[in-house]
Amino acid sequence: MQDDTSTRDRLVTTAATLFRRKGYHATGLAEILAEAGVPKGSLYHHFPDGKAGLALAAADWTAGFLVRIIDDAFVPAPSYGEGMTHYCMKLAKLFQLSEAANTCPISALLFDGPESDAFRLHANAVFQRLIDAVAGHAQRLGLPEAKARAEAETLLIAVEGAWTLARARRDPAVLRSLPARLLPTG
Amino acid sequence: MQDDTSTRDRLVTTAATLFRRKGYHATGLAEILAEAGVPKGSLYHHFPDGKAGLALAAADWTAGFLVRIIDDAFVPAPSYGEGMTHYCMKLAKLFQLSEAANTCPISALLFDGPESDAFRLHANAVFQRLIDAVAGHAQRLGLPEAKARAEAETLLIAVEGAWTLARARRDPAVLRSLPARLLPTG
Amino acid sequence: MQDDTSTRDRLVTTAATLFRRKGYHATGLAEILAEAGVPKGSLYHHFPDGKAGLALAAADWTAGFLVRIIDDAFVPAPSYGEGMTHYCMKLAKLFQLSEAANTCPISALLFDGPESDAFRLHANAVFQRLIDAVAGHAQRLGLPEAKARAEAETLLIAVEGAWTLARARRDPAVLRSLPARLLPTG
Amino acid sequence: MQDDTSTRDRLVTTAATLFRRKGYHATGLAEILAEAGVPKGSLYHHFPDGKAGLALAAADWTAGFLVRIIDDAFVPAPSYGEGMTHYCMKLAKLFQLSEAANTCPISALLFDGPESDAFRLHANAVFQRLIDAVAGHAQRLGLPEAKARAEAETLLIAVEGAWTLARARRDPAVLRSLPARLLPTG
DNA sequence: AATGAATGAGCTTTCATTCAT
DNA sequence: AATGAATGAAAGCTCATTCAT
Repeated sequence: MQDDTSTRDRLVTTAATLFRRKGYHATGLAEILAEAGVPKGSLYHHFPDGKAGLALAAADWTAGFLVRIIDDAFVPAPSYGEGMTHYCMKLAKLFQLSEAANTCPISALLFDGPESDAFRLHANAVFQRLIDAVAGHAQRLGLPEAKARAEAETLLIAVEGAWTLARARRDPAVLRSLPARLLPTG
Repeated sequence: MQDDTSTRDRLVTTAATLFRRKGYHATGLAEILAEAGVPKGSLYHHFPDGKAGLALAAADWTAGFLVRIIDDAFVPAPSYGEGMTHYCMKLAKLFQLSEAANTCPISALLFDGPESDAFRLHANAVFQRLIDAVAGHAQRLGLPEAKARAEAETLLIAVEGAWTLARARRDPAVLRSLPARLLPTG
Repeated sequence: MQDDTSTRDRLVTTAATLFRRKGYHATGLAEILAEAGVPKGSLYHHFPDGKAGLALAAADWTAGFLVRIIDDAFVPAPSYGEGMTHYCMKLAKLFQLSEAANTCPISALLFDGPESDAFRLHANAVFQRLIDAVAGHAQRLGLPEAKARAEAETLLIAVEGAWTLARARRDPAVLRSLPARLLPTG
Repeated sequence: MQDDTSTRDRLVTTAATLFRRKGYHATGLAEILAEAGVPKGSLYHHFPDGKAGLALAAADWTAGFLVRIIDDAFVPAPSYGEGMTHYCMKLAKLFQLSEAANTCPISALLFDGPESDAFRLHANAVFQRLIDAVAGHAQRLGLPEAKARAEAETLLIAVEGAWTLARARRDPAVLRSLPARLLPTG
């Protein structure tokens, strides 16, 4: 039981890491299996849909991981601006921790995947989950609902773009620069 | 002569289109060759480095294409804000024109590619080229140099992120919404 | 089980035969697979290193085959000279049996192979195995150790060279002529 | 004129070198052309039969080269034994000079080639040319004709075999050891 | 639930050669 | 005589998946 869980979990987290690092197509099933220490034939017991199913699960796992980061950043913050700043700093640290090639965990997982609507819809749902998480905190911290939703969307857009540029530059400074770009100064 | 140019050019533009639509790894050489009407063996004459070399050339071609869009948007504009707005509208149209799966032309080409420094550096150079193009117009339109560079960088970040979200939603509205998000609305 | 063995074994013996007949590079994987009745994808299960790994295994198999011939020739022989004579006659028969192009099984396998040290070292080891086998019999049949080793080495050299000339002439007589050339004819 | 000759010659010597080092199939035409500094389309003007014709020419060139070595070794020698010894020493030096992978120049060229009778017959002719060269010197130095031919053949066999073992060991000592193996000592 | 062998379509690339200029 | 582009067959290999145990 615990072993099963462990096998499935190892598969998901390993897949999430590798997909993020190299993209969906560039990551071979054999590589995931080897790194996770799972024998070849086992994958299809846990993920009957194979690679695609594993990718979807990995995306969900990553989404949960990111929501936790959002919560950790916003819960102790006295204002939306400070929460957002914490969030960007945390992402910069996360970026720095990971190895070289580094994409936004979600878009790497889902956009390089098969050209199926299932993948696109899943990506959309995950993005919305992140937006909703931020919007919730924004509202709690005093922003009116419409403004909260707009700010959360803007933040997601900015983070996605910054992650891309940070990757090209191999420099997390781009992520750290976001608050200055987004917050009205003075 | 013209035929030579034509063969190489057909290869580059076809590759640029397909890479943008499906990503580097998901696009087979056979597919590019077939669509371009170029026989299999000919590719390595024009691109001795094979797929990777073709991708780099396609990225350059796309960069030129985008710089032209930037120029078209900013040249007739009376202010940075209006230039930027034109630019986003043009990108939204471009997004709508392309078929289903749709990435920022540059990041699709370069981030899903081989995990090589050559690719990352190339992506960085292309991004910088786009930033410089926008910054030049910004300065010409009255922004001080530092501000112009900062705004150009912010715009690139925003466009990259918006493209990502637009793709997930299959909705170019995200690109059209950028000016409202970025411009201070007194 | 037996099937597994059978698949791998069929692969090895087929490869050994074809490599010997046409050389490493002139023998295509597709040809080996077709002749062995093994589907394309299966090879890399048994030989993760692909063609090179298969060639090394085929060399080992051939070495065992040759050692057996050496033993069969020397065991019943009353003297080194007669053992050697039997050995050359057996090789001549083997030569005659095989089809047209015909190399020393070992050198064909290993010298036309990749220019890697692994291959050269493997060839060296196989040659030494054959030399040792002959030297063992020589000593058993009364030759002092140093002399036994020298004779075994000379025999290997002679056999390799004779095989080459026999191939050019398409005539096993060269192999049969070896004893007369090597034995002191009072 | 001189340029043509030079082009053809460069092609032949380059091919001879590369074929000897890596074998017929492992040596690409592109590699030969590049190393010789000859443009792609030019080969078929000098060698209408392409790679095969070039290989045959390279074999002839090599044969002449070896005959010259034989003559240099035997002409000043007072006896067959000393001539042969000089010859082996010269070959050992030649072996040492060449780079790593190293086959008997003739067999490398012709046995790894296409499985055609033309190639086999050519190899046979070249071998005979070498045998005849040695036999001529042997007769001149006092051996009766039959004995001279037999000794020359034995020498060719021994040299071919020794070259093979020397290559596996990456050690020219095997070639230097030939006289002691072949000459009746005391 | 777990496994390692099997599978063949597909991959990128290299090959020797031919052709138009 | 000389050239660089064109050519497609074939190369070795990896892929995600299925199957028998």
